[in-house]
Amino acid sequence: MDLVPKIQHHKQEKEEEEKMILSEQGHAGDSGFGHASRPRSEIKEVDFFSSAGARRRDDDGGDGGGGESRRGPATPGRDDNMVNTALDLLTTVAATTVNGGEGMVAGAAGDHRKEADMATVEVELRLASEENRRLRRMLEELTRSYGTLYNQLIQAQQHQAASNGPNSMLPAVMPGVQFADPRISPAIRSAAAAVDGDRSSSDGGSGEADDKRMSAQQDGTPERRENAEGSSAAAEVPCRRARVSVRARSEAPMISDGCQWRKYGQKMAKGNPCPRAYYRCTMATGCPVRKQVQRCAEDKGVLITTYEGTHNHQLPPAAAAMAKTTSAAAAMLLSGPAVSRDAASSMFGHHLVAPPPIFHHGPYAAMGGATLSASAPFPTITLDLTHSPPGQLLHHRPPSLVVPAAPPFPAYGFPGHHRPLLPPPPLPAAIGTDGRSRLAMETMTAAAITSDPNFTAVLAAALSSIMAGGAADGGASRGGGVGAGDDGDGNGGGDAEAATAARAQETALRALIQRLHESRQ
DNA sequence: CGGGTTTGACCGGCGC
DNA sequence: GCGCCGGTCAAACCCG
Repeated sequence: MDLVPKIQHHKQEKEEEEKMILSEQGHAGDSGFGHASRPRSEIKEVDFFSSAGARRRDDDGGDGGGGESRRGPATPGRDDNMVNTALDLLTTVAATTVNGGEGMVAGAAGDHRKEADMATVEVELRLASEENRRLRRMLEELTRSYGTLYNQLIQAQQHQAASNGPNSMLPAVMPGVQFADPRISPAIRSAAAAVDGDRSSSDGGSGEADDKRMSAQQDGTPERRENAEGSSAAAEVPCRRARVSVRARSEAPMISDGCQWRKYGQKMAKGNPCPRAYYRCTMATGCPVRKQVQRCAEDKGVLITTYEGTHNHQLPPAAAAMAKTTSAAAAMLLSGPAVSRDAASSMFGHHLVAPPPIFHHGPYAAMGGATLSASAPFPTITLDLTHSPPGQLLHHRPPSLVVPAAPPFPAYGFPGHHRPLLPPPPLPAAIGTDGRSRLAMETMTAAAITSDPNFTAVLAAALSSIMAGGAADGGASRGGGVGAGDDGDGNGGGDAEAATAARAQETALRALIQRLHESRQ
C-alpha cells in the first residue's frame, strides 16, 4: 500500500521479521513467563491466578503428567485436590461429622447415632443421585436445544447469504445486534466464514455443501480474500475490538494475570483523576493483546483492567485462566445478543424457572457480575469482581477454593451459547476434558452457590457454568485461534480423561446438591 | 548495557 | 475546520 506511511511500513516489516524469528524459535516467550516479572510488581500485584499458575506449572511442566499433583495428598492447590476439595468440602464436612461422632461417642449410643447418620447420608446420596440424573437429563436437553438452535442459525445465515448476497451476512449472523463499532462487521463475517469451514469438517452431512460455499466465497473481492487468508488474522479482529473489562478491588497498581506486560503509555482520561496506563503483552513479539489499567474514579480502591485482543502465542496456565475468561467473554459479547432472546427462552424457558437476564436494551445490561456496554466506543463487557464474597477472591483464598478468581459471569446465565458463530461445542464431551475449564466451572459454581442461595438460580448457575466451561474452552481455542485454548493440554482429552472429567463433574454436582440440601434445611 | 518506564508529541476519529 | 479526546509512539530516563 502506497498510502501506508513509511514509518508504519517499517513497523510492519519489523513485526513480520519478528514473527518469523518467533516462529523459528518456537514461541520462545512461552517458557519465560515465570521469572520475568519484576520483583517490584510481584510484591505489589494482586495475584488472581498464582495458585492456578503453580498448579498448572505442575500439570504442564512436569512430563510426568500430574505426577506431582498426585504425590502430595495434603498439598493444597493441586489439580485433583483443588477440584474436589473445593466442592467436596461440604461432603467432607458431612463425612467428618460422621467420623467425629464415631470418635467421640463410644458404645451403643454412638453406634445408634452412627447408623442414623449413615442412613441420613444414604438417603442424601440417593437423593443426590436422583437429582444428578435429572440434571444430566436437563443438560442433555440443553445440549440438544443448543445444537438445534445452532443449526437453525446456520441455515438462516445461509439462506440470508444466498438471497441477499455476501454483504448481508452480518444481519443474518447478528439479528438485532447493532454494534457501536461498525468495524466489527468484517470480522464477524470472517468468523462466520470460519464457522462454515469448521462445520464442513465436523458436519459430515452438509460438509460438501459447505465446502462448495466456502470455495464460492473465495472469489476475487479483497474482503473475501481476507476471510480466506487463514484464521489467525480473521479471528483476531473481533476480539481486538471487543473488550473485556475486569473490575477488582486492589491496592496494587496492576493485577497479576500471568502475562507479561510492557507499559507503553499513560494518559489522563477525561472524568477520572487517576491516569490510565496502557500495557502491551510482551510474551510474544507482535502479540496484539493490550490492556488498560485505571483506578475507578468513584472508588479508588477498585482497579479496572480492560483487556483487548487475543494472544497469538501460548499462554502460561495462570494467564490462560484469565485469557480464557476474557476470550469467552469477548466472544459472548460479540455473539451473545444474536441468540440471547430466542435461545435463552427456548433453552431456559422450558427448564428453568427464571431465565437470567442475559441481554437487555440500554447502555448497560447487568448479568450478575457482568455488564455489557453497547454504547461504549467498543463493545465492552465488564466483569465486576468487586462484589465477590469478602476475602474469597482477592484477599485470602481459603485452601478449599484454590482456583483463581475466575470471574463468575458465566455462572449467571450464559450456558455456553456465547459462540453462535462457531461450531457448537460437543458439550458432554467437552465438559471437563480440560482441567482448567473444569476448575473454572467448579469455581464459578462454588461462587454462584456462595453468592446466591436461591435454588433455581444456583441450579441455573451450575448448568450455565458447566456449559460455559466447555464452550469457553473451545471458544478460546477456536475463536482466538492460538489463544488461551492452546496452552498445552487443551486437546489431550481421551476417553479415560473424559471419564475422569465426568466423574469430577459428577462429584461437583454432588457437592452442589449437597450444598443445596443444606441451604434448604 | 539491555530492558522497562516515563512523558510529551503525534495521529486519527468524532462531535460541534 | 477546529478542538477534544483516546490511543500510540518514541526519545529520554531509570534500574538492575
